[in-house]
Amino acid sequence: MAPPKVLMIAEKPSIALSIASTISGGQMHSRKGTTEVHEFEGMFNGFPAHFKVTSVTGHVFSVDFPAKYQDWAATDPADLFQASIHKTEANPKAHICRHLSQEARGCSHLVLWLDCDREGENICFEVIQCTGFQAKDDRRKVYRARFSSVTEKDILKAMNCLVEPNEYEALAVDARQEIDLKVGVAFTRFQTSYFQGKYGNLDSRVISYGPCQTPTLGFCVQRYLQITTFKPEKFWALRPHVMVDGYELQLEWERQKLFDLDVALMFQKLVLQDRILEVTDISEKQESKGRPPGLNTVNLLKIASSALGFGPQLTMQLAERLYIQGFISYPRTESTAYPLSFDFKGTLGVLANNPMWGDYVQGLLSGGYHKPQSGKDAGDHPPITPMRSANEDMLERDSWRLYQYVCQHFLGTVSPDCKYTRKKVEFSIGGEFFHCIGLHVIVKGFTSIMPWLAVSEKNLPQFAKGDKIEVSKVELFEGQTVPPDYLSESELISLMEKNGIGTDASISVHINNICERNYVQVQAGRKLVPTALGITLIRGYQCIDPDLCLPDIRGFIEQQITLVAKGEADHSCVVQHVLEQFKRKFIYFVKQIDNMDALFEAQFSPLADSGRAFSKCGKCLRYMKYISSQPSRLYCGTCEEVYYLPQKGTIKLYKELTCPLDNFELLIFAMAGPEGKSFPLCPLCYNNPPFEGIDALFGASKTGGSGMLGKGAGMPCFLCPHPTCRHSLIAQGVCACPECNGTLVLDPVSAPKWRLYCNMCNCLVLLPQGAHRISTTRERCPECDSTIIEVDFNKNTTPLEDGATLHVGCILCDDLLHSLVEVKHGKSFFKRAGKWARARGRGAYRGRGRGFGKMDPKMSFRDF
DNA sequence: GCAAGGTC
Repeated sequence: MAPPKVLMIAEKPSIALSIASTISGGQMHSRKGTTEVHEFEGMFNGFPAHFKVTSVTGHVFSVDFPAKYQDWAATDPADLFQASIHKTEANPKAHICRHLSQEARGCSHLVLWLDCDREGENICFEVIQCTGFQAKDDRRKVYRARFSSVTEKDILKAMNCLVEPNEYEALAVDARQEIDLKVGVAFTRFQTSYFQGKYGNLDSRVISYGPCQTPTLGFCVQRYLQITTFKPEKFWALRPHVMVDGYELQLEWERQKLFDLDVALMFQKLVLQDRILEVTDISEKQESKGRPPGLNTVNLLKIASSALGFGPQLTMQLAERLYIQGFISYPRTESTAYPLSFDFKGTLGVLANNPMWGDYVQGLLSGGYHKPQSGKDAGDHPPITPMRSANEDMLERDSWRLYQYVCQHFLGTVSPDCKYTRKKVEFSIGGEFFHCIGLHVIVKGFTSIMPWLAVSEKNLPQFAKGDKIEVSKVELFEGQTVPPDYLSESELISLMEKNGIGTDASISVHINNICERNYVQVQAGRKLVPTALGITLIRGYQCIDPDLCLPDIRGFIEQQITLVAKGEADHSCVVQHVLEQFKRKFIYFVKQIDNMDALFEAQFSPLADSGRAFSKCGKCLRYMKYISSQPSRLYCGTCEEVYYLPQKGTIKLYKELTCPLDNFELLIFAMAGPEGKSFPLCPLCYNNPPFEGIDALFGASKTGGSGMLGKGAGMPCFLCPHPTCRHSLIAQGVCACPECNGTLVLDPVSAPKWRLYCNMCNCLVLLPQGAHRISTTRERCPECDSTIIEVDFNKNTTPLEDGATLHVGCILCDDLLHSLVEVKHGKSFFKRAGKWARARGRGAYRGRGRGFGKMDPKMSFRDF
């Protein structure tokens, strides 16, 4: 009988590999799959077994609302709190679920090696669901491996005491997901719709709210408000100077500073009257500056931002790459404590021959390296350390700088502490006390590898107790208190960590979010300066319901779901309770939105006052205004109508042409990029397609259940089946796209680089270049039914005989034209002529059955 | 177009 099969699943491929190598002792076969699968024979529960180890890539599923709630216009955000939710595959293209189900076939044991935190516990149950195992089934058993690090010792220990997955912890994550989704989406949709419909110069596509991102923004705005409300105060400080051994030394006052000039002047007078300083005491003590604990993600992000000038997003990208390339260990960890079994000697050995630190490492290896500080053990991954030696030439500049820091930090953790003496000399004069401090480094320790942390030497002249010295001058320093600076990114990361906002893996995402949403801007020195929008939002929450932007809001959610994780409260009761509270807050927020709106009114301009007169409305024949801030749109002040435009491109008037259906002036939209297609559109038709049966609108990734248009999606003229308009698909369509079901249409403003583009995909066909004019005719090719085009060649470059310039023909069947066209994008256009021919029969829209449907399958680019 | 959490 074949041995039983054991399937083991890790959270990511690298851990699957470590586990498989450890348990198999390196004797395994690995094969590619959605994620790699490692197979080997071994012993399981005392019996021989066949092992398969593979992994997921984080969460398999994520939660969302069903289709009927996807339509913003048709859903009242308040209803989202009671809406059903469903889990969908987090990354449908990866087919992780299918992979797991396939690998599980024929396996009688499932061992879950997901990371040992709540999220990992939740993924356990996602995996169980995909594999078809049951959490409690005696014949096909499910086990949970609990490991505190990915080391041989811990893996083997976990393997020997397998437990059950913890459903409470998994349910706590389910609860968080549902609460975050419902609260975030409800507030986001409401405030986006409310403010975007009202103000023209709001430069944000979406005005989002979230229990992590909003408090994050709150920190930045709080600092901003401290700065703007700061009232500087003058202060004065006495600074006596003495000349000793030819050096001038400035002394510090015990009172530091005074905010009353008269009192300060009085003290100055007393000191000046005395003139003689007496040394009252000299003390010296040894102090030390401790070596750092191991490097975790948050500290890496902070240092990278403050010392290297890298944003968290960039830092994580660089770290991820260094990790994939094997230069550093896994970069997402909370732990600053090294596991007991950590191989310091091995890691030092990695750097022993490094040209940059080799000598230092040799010193540590021979002189005895130090055991690092204890630090925090979060039970996830060891601190970030170098794994492979690199030099400057092997890495890109930024990667190298980050790698360099990881190495220096690691070496710092196993170096001696820095030791120095602090000498304090105290003086009295006129009844006032002053002092000076000297510093002398005895052991540089870790600061020699992390020189920016070095203690700077401060030498003092020789003094003896009882010395009497004449003051050379008594300065009355006048200063002013200054406001704090804008919040630095590094400070923000500390605040987030302290308040439990986000996790090591998501902190960078939240910071990036508030930048992308245009709530804050990163300025020189990575200072975060809130924008008018960011400030107005936070001030709005502060006056309606300050809880909404305080960090405690995350704490509240965390505390509630922790009850679920501990099994002290029922999952659905907690979710219901928390959602009820938030719904109450939501209803109140909606009711009080006028208060926030008053702040917006002071800051932004109403739609009617925004934008510039642009093109004529077909209904009232007055000019509509173009609002360029995202989402770009036209606003007719008379009709009070908004017409969304395609996004991410430029818009111009199209001569003074109008739409024959509704008299709106036509516009030309050019997509961004040198090869972006340009096309005409009518603002009204674009937003309200006049014809049925157009199933794929331009720019519509998701149109939602009700078929309502998303902002910016619609019907340009190249999708319009109008039978006689010069700009419609019928008039401008030339032939079927070789790549998809679409139709190639003439780009009307592409002169002199004339071209056709597909109205569905990004296929591009270059027409004879440099022609004066190329236009479609009403004629069809008798052979292939393509639209006959008319080309007016330039008289200097015409390929026609006798200098003739006008040529009429089919781009597929006319030899001359055919030789002058070229496919720019898409797969081979010519060799797959059969596909071209087939595609022509299935145009997205076939005008009146005229041509696009009846096609001789033999017709093709014959001569190619 | 929306949250936050994994990871790629």
